Amino acid sequence: MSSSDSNENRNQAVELLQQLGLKEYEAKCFVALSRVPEATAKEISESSEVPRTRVYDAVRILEAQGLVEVQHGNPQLFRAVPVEEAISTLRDQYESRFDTLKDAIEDLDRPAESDSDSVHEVWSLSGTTAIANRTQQLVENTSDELFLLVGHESLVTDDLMGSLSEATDRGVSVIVGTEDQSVRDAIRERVPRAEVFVSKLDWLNTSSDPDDADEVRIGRVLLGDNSTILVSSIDPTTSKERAVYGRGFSNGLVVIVRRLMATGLIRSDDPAKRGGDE
Amino acid sequence: MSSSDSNENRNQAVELLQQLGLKEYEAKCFVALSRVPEATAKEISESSEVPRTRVYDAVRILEAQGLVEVQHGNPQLFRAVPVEEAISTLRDQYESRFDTLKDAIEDLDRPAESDSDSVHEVWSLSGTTAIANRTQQLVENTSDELFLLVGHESLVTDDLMGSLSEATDRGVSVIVGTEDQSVRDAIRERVPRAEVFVSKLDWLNTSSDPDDADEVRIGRVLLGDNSTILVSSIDPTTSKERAVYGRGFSNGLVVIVRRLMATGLIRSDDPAKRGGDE
DNA sequence: GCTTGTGTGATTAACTGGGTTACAAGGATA
DNA sequence: TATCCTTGTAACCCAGTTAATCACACAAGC
Repeated sequence: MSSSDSNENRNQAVELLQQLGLKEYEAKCFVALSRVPEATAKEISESSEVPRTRVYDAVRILEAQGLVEVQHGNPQLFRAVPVEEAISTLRDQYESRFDTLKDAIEDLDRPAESDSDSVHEVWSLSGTTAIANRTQQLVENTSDELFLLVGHESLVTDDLMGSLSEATDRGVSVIVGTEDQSVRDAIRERVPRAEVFVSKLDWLNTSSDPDDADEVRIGRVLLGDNSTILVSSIDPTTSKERAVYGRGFSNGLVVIVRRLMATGLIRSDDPAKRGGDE
Repeated sequence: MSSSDSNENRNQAVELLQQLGLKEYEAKCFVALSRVPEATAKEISESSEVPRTRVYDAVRILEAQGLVEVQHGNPQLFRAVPVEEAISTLRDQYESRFDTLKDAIEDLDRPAESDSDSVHEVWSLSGTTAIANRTQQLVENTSDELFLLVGHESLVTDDLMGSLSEATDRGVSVIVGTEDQSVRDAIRERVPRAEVFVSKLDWLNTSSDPDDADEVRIGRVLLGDNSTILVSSIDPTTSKERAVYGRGFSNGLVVIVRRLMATGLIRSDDPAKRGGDE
């Protein structure tokens, strides 16, 4: 069929619109309208699988949200607002929500950050964006020495390199290891004062349990000021990223990684796979 | 009670989070967690009105979204991600949705904008943000002459003045009328090359039908290049803004407004209140 | 009159999400 | 060891929402 690849986009658009708060019918109607200059309820129904009698409700809501225009008459004509306008209308809505939400949460009784060294606390969090944000945060809070190991190129975002660069600017000694040649080059260019080296990471993946050994791949390892650690892995089936995170000089996880580094295990290229221990 | 004003914020935060796609339980749990450094399921339940047995589900989802961290153990400890991180995680999600949505819609079969003068077509749309966006759009597309009448100060946003300023920069003669002194001053400063005058707008409200005469108040009137018109009104009960919009030199609505302006009805300050004044 | 197409409203079915209960596992205490 | 309490998982029910269908009023054209 002619619109075969367009079909892909249609479904994607419908789904995204639903995630943005529209109902199924509303989303379908809007997408249908976005494909033609204008249409009647009947036409919308035919090209959108939405029952005709329900097109009116859906479109009315869309109109109230500022996503379609109506020409009253018989029959009524409907028209989708241009993409840029639609997006920017939606974006405005959400931006204002973000702003007031931030204020509202900040005005709550404060967490008062239990700051002490948090001896053996290890926290876990998931989701690449969340982990990326936390990484960012940690880099920004490093004052002295930063060690970073990245297992996959896609995790080295522009923002991250920006923060790394800022870190070196304020005198932090930044050391980055990765397997990927292009990433190393990119970092050398964006963060010239960082020390970059090659790392294979295999030793991490095949260390403890041979069964699910190559099931998960390492995402990132970050050690800041010898006292804050973040290690993330990526589940290859779901490609979901999960991370553990600990802080405090005497934190168990921190101690282990510091030890590993001190013995040169991490930085050396082929670290003799120090066998069944862990 | 001590947290009386904090209560306000709590509810607001919960509502906003729900609007951002979280379920009630999830929102409440997150807010509860945001008020303390960390908490167990039991504690969350007590301070959030969420049944304890359901805290786990909610928190698990929050964790998957990167909004809370978990410390595994017995009992499990939960902790909300810092505000900045949370907001920025959410914002990232939505931004990426907006982007892909835009692409998806743009890749659909195009509207092909029925461009001709569209003789008597009049379209209506609603919602202040949508109308503001459309206004913006129209100002940007004006090449020659722009006439703008605003009935309420809040409608003159910073963005709008920016576009007006750009318009004058590219040689468009901009004429703005409003009743509000401060708005006139603001515009004179931000858009020095615009012509600003006083307008009462009463004549519009009380013109045709004496019954619902003072029911609605005029929002804005915009005439671009003598061929594009937008008129909006604000329902005082719902304070919802609705607009009609027409284009084409010979469009009925356009012709009327042009005529009105030619006879000086709009620009004169005290226009002899044609009809049953009030 | 009849027919066709448009718009409104009511009605039913399916689903989602809130609220509750049951219960297994693991410590702590006696 | 037996018992009690807490924690965590899972299943369930109920209600409100939303998808889907149906009935009908109205207007225009034949």
